[in-house]
Amino acid sequence: MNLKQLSQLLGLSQTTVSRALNGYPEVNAETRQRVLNAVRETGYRPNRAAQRLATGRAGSIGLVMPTAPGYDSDVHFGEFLAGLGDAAAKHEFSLVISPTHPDEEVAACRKLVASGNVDALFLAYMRERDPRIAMMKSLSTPFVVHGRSLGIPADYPFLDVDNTAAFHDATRLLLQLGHERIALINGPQHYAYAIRRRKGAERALADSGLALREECIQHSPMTDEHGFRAMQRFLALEEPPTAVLCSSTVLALGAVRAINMAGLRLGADISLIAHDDVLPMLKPENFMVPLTTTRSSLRAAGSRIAERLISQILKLEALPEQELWKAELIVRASTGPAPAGK
Amino acid sequence: MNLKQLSQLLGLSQTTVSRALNGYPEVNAETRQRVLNAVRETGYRPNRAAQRLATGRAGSIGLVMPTAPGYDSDVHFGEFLAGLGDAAAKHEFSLVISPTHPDEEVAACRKLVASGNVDALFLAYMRERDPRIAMMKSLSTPFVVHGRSLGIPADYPFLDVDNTAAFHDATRLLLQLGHERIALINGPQHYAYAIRRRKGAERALADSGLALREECIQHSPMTDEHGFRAMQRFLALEEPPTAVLCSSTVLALGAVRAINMAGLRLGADISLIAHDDVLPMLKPENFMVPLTTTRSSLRAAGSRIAERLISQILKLEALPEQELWKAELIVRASTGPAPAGK
DNA sequence: TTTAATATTCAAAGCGCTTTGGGTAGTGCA
DNA sequence: TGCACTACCCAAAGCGCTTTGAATATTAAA
Repeated sequence: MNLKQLSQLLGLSQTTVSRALNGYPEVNAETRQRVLNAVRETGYRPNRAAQRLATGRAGSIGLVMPTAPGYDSDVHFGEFLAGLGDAAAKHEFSLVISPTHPDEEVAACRKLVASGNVDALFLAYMRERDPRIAMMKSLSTPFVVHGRSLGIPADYPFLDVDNTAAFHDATRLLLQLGHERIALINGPQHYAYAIRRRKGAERALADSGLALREECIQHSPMTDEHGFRAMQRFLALEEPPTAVLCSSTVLALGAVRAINMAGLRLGADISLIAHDDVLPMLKPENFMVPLTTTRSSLRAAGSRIAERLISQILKLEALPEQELWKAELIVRASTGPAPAGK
Repeated sequence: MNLKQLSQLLGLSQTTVSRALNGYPEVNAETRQRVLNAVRETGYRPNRAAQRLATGRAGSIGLVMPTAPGYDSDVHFGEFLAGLGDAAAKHEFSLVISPTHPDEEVAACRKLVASGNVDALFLAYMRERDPRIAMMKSLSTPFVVHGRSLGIPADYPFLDVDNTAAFHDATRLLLQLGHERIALINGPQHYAYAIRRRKGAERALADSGLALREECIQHSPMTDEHGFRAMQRFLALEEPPTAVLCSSTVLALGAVRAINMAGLRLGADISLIAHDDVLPMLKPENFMVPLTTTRSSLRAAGSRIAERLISQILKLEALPEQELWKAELIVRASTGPAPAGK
């Protein structure tokens, strides 16, 4: 069933039917009702491809999903997606995901835009001097970056969490508790958020005349296993840290395990602060020793970005171009005074 | 830059250029090369909406993502998506995700198909007598179900893990070890896989003249927290179980925590077997006490389903309509003989 | 009763691509 | 030389929708 058939059925022109369906004012109320009824009865659905071709709009927002066989999927991706999805669903947008090898993201973005399949693009997993930004600016498709790049001017639309501040504050708390040997279990080194978190910690330490020792830093994908290994490595050091920062509760999971296994008491012998993306699967308050965290909901961020993108596509109210969210520092039991004599 | 402009630039007809690009044989090799060069120089990309309209093909496979504000996202979804993505990327397909309220999946599927946005549909989160199956069978769009429904004939394309057998085998192992009081921490009650897993366990118990006690069953979303709570509840019973089955390593995570907290030794005082979806984030072999599991990769399943869908769309080789994968039972340290005197 | 608005409706022109149904040369063979 | 092929290329017809520019019917104002 297509427009033509439907309009013939009704004895109306395609124009009128189309207008009736799309809410244009110049249609008699009674006629519109007739059309609507016919739609219900016939189950007619406009063909989106044709709609797109005619309007130039796709009704969907695109994102590139870095993936490849052997490349670990990222838990955080799903959570973020849920946020995008919530907002998209509200406006009847769909998400077009282009699964792509992590090394070919730039090309994949360009392709996705050129395909005409999407009205806007969402960019994530930002790196230092990320080439995707210049590329997107040269096109006219709206986009919002989740996070911020580094080393290039921040003159593009983004939504980021103030990672530097979050880790600065967390580190300062540890310092105030008397910790001096602090370690960091971070995400992969090439991501901007990881760099910023590290900087935040380093700055807080520097403010107290201390430094983040090279051997007390771990950069790796955010899985339980990497958290565990990193913590084990730290604990084996000649001068092991008395406190550790984790870039994710998933990393913290492994770290806590290593701590337990070493017979140390979390919050007493060693303190831990994790960044909490609010993964429903893993809540910091439910750890055996509840975790002190810097919290910022990934899902909320996804949702907000989708809102911004859609409001731009549909030319609704103007939303801020750039947003920097503060993470909340929530103190629970995993942090305590530095053990004496260390 | 569109086909028309490109063909004018080359002094060729749109037909020829189109054919050159799509690999049709009736084009002079030299001409084709000229076209290809021009494409490279101009950066021309065919408009997908137009392609779709003309071919009737969308170049993408669709899925409905159940989501709503306040509705927890599911870790397993992301992992599955990665699998779909791997295969999709290989054939230059994209994924169209329609985020939908969990109660409106049927309507969302119908809409997604009718939109012409997708060439095939992937169905998951199967329930008992799932209405989506009849609906999809009435349409002519290819689809593959991940899992199987229950209570209706299995006469549709699916890929499922033999959940009944997996939990049957796991339970039998526990019985062989002398356990008689066995508990089950399962996924939400309305999902077919959860029902099958329960049945598997019940059957194995019945074979030994035992039963799964009602108070030893927990149905809930698969998060750490639910695993923890369930285990705590079990341990508080008058006659607590000596072994527990978990439907996910995420649930096991919480369960193990409760076990530790109760001062019990996993694999000695209490045994645990979890179903392992091979989430990179959380590996059973890395638990403090490595977990005995029934293993079946979610990602591999996703990938395989995408392959099947695509081969059907593109009319490549015929792949099996129905597949039932066996889960491997992998014994690690979390299972041991039932404690004496219990 | 006219005339000017206003309210409805329509025919037709695209949107950019694929594909059908011819054409036109050039080649080999009788 | 004539004929059947083959190789290559083209014009034009859609795909199903939106939107422009007009036409027609209705109503209000003069």
